[in-house]
Amino acid sequence: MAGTAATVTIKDVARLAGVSPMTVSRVINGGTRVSPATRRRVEDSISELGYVPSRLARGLIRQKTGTLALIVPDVANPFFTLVVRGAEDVARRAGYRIILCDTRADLELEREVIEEMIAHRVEGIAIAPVSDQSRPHLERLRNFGIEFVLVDRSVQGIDSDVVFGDNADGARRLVKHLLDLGHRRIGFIVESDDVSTARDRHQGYRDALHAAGLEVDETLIERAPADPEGGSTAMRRFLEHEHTPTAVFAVNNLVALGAIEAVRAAGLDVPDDVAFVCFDDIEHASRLYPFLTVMSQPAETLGTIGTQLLLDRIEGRAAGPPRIVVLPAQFLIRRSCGALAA
Amino acid sequence: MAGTAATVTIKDVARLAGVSPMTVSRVINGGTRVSPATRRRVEDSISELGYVPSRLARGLIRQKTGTLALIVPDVANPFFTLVVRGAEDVARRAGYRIILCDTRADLELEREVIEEMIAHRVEGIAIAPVSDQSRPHLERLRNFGIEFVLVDRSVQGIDSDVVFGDNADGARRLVKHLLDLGHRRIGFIVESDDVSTARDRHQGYRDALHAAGLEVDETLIERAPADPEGGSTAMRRFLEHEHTPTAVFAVNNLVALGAIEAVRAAGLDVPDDVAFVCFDDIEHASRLYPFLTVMSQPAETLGTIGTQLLLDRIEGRAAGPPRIVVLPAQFLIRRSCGALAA
DNA sequence: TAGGGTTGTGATACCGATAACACAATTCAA
DNA sequence: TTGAATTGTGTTATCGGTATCACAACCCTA
Repeated sequence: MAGTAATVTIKDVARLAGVSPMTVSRVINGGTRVSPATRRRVEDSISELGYVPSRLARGLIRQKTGTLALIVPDVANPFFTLVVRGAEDVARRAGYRIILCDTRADLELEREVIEEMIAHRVEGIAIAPVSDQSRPHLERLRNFGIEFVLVDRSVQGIDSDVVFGDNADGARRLVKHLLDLGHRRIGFIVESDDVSTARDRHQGYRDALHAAGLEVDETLIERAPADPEGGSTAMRRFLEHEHTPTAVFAVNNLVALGAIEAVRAAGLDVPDDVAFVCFDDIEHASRLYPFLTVMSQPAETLGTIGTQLLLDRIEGRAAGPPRIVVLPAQFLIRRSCGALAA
Repeated sequence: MAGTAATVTIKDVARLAGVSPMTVSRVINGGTRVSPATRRRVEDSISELGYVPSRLARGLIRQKTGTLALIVPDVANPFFTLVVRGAEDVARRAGYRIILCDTRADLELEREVIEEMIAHRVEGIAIAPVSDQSRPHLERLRNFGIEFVLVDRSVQGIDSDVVFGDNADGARRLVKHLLDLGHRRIGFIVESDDVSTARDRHQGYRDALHAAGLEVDETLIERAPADPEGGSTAMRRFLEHEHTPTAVFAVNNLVALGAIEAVRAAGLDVPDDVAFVCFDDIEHASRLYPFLTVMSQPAETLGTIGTQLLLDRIEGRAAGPPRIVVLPAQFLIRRSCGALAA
């Protein structure tokens, strides 16, 4: 445990123990035949020098780095935060480390971090892709022979393991709920259709209206970035509408937050003037103030299952066709939709 | 861009371009003299093969991996989530990748992940340590010559770069605020004193009471894990007290959430029956429902500054004595303390 | 007791890149 | 025009480990 300047290598251990580096390697990796006496001498030398084998060197010959990448559009989004936690946990238990990358929902940044992860020779990548336009990035991974699994979002034209929530069905249920409460002008704030979750929720929205025998009014669909500012901006446009919607389905919780702020800023009330439903719960906020009616997705489970699918591929437990896992969401009715008394 | 099974190496590129691997290396790394014609031929070969140099191999000879570690007690804690985002951003801009580790506030797990990071030969570690008992882990890093910076929490006996919030002062202000509102029985829910933030806030609590000429009533200090369950449990104990506190200072927001739940579960009201203040805002929750009176720390800035301090050391821009950065907190008065009308 | 098998260990090559040196070809100054 | 400096490129060794083969010492069986 002496404080050494230069890093201790396998040779230093070998020298101290009076054996060859190969023997030290055998002790480290266990299994192979080493005499008990030698083994103890080597182990003593290892702890005396505080030796830790380099994963770089080992990774180089074994062609395995023990590292995965997790790529998400926004680590601070409470939904992805849970995905991260789930992924980190499963990876660690399986003896892998996770390199975390935040693309800020930026395609170019996504391209860059994927190149970085290739350079790092990660063994696999769990990714919540920016959009369908992420396709070339994923094809690059495929060319490189790096396993990946899509988490939360699929990508058109990419056939791979994927785990996501049942977005279309969830959206249908949310909108049906609003319809059942008597709403007929239901606004929808959503990002671009080239994000699969947005596309599927959009489809669910239309399906629910059609099932109720209603036409879809395209002026009630606002496109905006999936963050509070986007929600706020979109809601303000709704409020300028001649027929303001009486209820709004926000594509996710952050959009809903921004939109609700805009409603309140206009001196109106939620849910009395405008009712709200959205996807994804906000873990801590709901604890303090269970207000938002949400379709709660099992975010942490998306992370754990995604990582498991990935590890199955990497470790050869799963060959063959892609596996698609769809997780049901949980419908939490609270005050924002107006179904409950205040 | 052909889809190759085995990974493309520098030799493949060299062969295709009709040069030696060394020349390819020179092209990749720029700077050194290579004839324009050769350079183009090599560049063409690189893109034709889709070659990406291995950071493993490069890291091995250069003794630099381009990787940092970020170790936090809980990634899903909204405070640390922001720290993560700040750190990730600074690291990426500086050309480094971040390996994220979650210790779940478990010392043994912390020891393990630190060993892992040593094995990975990360160039530096930004860590929010579990407690003062993390000291041996940090000494191990020091022996190994791996730079580290403490984020959010200091560790007794460890002299290193560190960035944290002004906990004692923040606590004083919070408690003084409650005192000014007329409260005299102010409960304090806090984790163990061997976490520096807890210790400092504890000190601030005592200071504020003394400054007001009050004795500290030890029965008003409850020790509990710093999470909602801990807060809830501690609050229930307070409620069984013969003299229930009229106000509570919770060591952080998660503790406050749990405690408030317990108050409400007992059929009491916040702030009318029990007023609340705590450290750390909850970004999204406060947007929807600005209820908690908090001492808001600049969490993302802790992440960015911490990472900058670390990079300064790694890249030799800072030698000499440890730098200690203390960031002021922002006092946000909202409803939970009872100072504002409902 | 000779031949084949086992056991414990070392020697050598190599993973994929680069540092350091070598050297032929070219350019330049005197 | 000739020796010195420069330029462009290759060779070799090396980073820190491990796969592979080699081999001496010992064991056993017939």
